[in-house]
Amino acid sequence: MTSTGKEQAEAVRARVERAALDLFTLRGFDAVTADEVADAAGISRRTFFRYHPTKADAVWGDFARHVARLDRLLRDADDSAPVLATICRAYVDVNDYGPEDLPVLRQRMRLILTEPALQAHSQLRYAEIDRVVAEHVARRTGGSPADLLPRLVGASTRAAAMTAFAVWLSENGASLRGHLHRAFDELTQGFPSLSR
Amino acid sequence: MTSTGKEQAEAVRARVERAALDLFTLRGFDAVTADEVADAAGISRRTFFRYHPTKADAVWGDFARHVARLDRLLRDADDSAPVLATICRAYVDVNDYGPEDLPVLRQRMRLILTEPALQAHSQLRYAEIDRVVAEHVARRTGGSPADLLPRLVGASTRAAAMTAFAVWLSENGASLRGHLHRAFDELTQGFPSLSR
DNA sequence: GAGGCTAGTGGCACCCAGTGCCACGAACAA
DNA sequence: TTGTTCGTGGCACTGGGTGCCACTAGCCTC
Repeated sequence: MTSTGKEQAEAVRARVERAALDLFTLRGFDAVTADEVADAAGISRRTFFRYHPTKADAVWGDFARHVARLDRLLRDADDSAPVLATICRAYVDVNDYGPEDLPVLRQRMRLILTEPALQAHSQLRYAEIDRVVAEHVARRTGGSPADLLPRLVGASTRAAAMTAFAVWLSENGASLRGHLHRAFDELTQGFPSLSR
Repeated sequence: MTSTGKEQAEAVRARVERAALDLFTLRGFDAVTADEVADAAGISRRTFFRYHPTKADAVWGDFARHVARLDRLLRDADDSAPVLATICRAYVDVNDYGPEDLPVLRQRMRLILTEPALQAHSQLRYAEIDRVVAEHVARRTGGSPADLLPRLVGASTRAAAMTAFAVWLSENGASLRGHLHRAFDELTQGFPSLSR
């Protein structure tokens, strides 16, 4: 046998995501219809929407697994380190891509950060991240994830991470880790560069 | 004459927004069609989309003016105060509603923060705020709005403000200003409550 | 090997958001 | 009175997303 059903499905999923990324990059997210992505991936429009509940989701890939990894990293982290250092480290680890994956990552993030429809959709993803981080903070501080502090840390660290991504995208030089650390350092130290 | 065209248009706009807020609150954003909002406001579906480019926009009201006010406040602010204090004050001033406006504000923010479609749409609005704040930071620090620091300050202060809103919504007690100040204090001082 | 069960797929029809086009009517100007 | 302009509504169309059903490939059981 050359392929089981599961392997088949994974191959199809990969084809869909590549087709989506390439077509959206080439012609813009809104100008490409779901039909065209499906055709390019060799499946029907109906099946396309079975793989991805939304056109936008085709860009994000297996994002749920990234969130799960972030969650795992935070749960397994050493509690002796400062909370923000733990979160920073988790963000860096989750986004530790090999050089061969960087082009796809750039392509994906460029779309997410520049296409309005994807920018909007991203908020729903960010909310999942924020929740995971807020829960970690609540565990560490003994409060509720619904309190101000956990929520604030979740939202602002995510803002820092996304800012690092955006700057990494626009500059063709420094590493993503470097930007992440710079952003988290500013946040952790109360923005010393603002020269208060 | 009882009303000029402009006054007429403002009255229609107000009716549309009230109808939208009430229907969305009552039955959920997705379950209400644009036709129904239009009918409730006494206009046609086609005209509804002339007043608001998107169903989601009907919830936001005159948001552009809020952004413009924030921009004005930041431009007119005293440069001797710390940057973050200036931004905090601007946020507080922009959101300084009278007691009679609080119910509508709650209704609006509850929708925006809980309905997924509106949550997604909100990112596009946040981007405008982030830009204005980042430009202010760039002016104060002499850098470019595209640099890491201005972007980071824009994104994280907005995160702080929205977190304050969310907590204010879920708790029926403290004032919005109070939550805003608590959030900005944490952010400004490097999250002292995390007891590093 | 025949018959049944299951899961993935595609086609079809439908709902709804959003848009371009045009026709109509009211207000206003000449 | 005759244009002209502008706001409105109707109509048709595109495209995202969904429910339903039929088909088929595998696979299990006898």
